[in-house]
Amino acid sequence: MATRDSQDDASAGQVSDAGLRAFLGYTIKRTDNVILSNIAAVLKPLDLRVVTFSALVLVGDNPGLRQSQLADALGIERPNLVVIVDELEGRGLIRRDRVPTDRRAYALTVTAVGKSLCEAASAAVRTREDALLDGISAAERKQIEGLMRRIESTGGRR
Amino acid sequence: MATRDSQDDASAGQVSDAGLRAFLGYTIKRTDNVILSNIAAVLKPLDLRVVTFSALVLVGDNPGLRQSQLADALGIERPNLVVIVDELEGRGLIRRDRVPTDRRAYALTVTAVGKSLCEAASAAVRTREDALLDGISAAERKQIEGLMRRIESTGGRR
DNA sequence: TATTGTTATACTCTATAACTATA
DNA sequence: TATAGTTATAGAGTATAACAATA
Repeated sequence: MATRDSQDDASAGQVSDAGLRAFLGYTIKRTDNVILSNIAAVLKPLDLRVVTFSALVLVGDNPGLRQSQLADALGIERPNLVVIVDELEGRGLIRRDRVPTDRRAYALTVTAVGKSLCEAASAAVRTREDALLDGISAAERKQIEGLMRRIESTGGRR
Repeated sequence: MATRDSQDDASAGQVSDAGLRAFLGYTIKRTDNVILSNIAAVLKPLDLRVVTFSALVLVGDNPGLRQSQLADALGIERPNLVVIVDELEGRGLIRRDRVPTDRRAYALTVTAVGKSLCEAASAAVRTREDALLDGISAAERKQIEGLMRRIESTGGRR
């Protein structure tokens, strides 16, 4: 006999998520939440959010990128990107330059200030990720990446 | 010499996300998005969202669960859970019963209708996940789960 | 005094239609 | 006619404060 009255309920004690753990998506989502909130916490002191940081990295890696391409890469709608680019430009982190061959479009580039902030942010994120991955070998990490990318490509269009 | 004028930009051609791929969180987030949108698509015909499905599974596994415990398990705030429970109760999928020993609280349970819908939904989600994991062995899947849970527990409180 | 569920509300994110200026 | 960026706006999702009933 248990000490507490053995009702078959969860009114006291731990809540079981065993049923949800049967779905891999649940475990992946929980892990994703943990990683994202950690990254967000690391970026906050630099006045960056996950989106603005991602935008900075993408523009840095793709100089001359247009806003519609950036929106597409970030997986957000064009209208919603405008305020993000406004913010980054207003802080002097990126530049909007008119494209001579197509005066409708803007070519986005990272400024020197933006580049150094991006590098500092990247280092901070890398450090935090390494801490989260403590005890996980480089080989295991490679394996996660490979498996994730296989699932992603199987899932097709989203 | 390339055929197109070789500007060092991305105004034409593919956008590189190599810089973001350096962060494991990016790859995991993309995979998570794919899985979640696939699950959402599978649940839609059953008039379930990911939250309502998760709530159904949790209440089913923890009969007598209270709303505050459910909100906690789902990672949402108590006020936001109210409309979810309203919806599930309104559709006759769960029941709210007063707890005799604490008349402030409700004991949540899944009805017979809710149980059969939950089982159908679970089967559909499982089938879709299996399709996404096509080509990934049971051992690899176990490995993903183990590694994810290690990362999750290292990340601590969120 | 503290807690359960609730209401009201605000803030962020996301999604769509429609405008402008160019092409 | 179509496209790039923009504006306005509406809808989710999420967060906090405060209330009534109960402990």
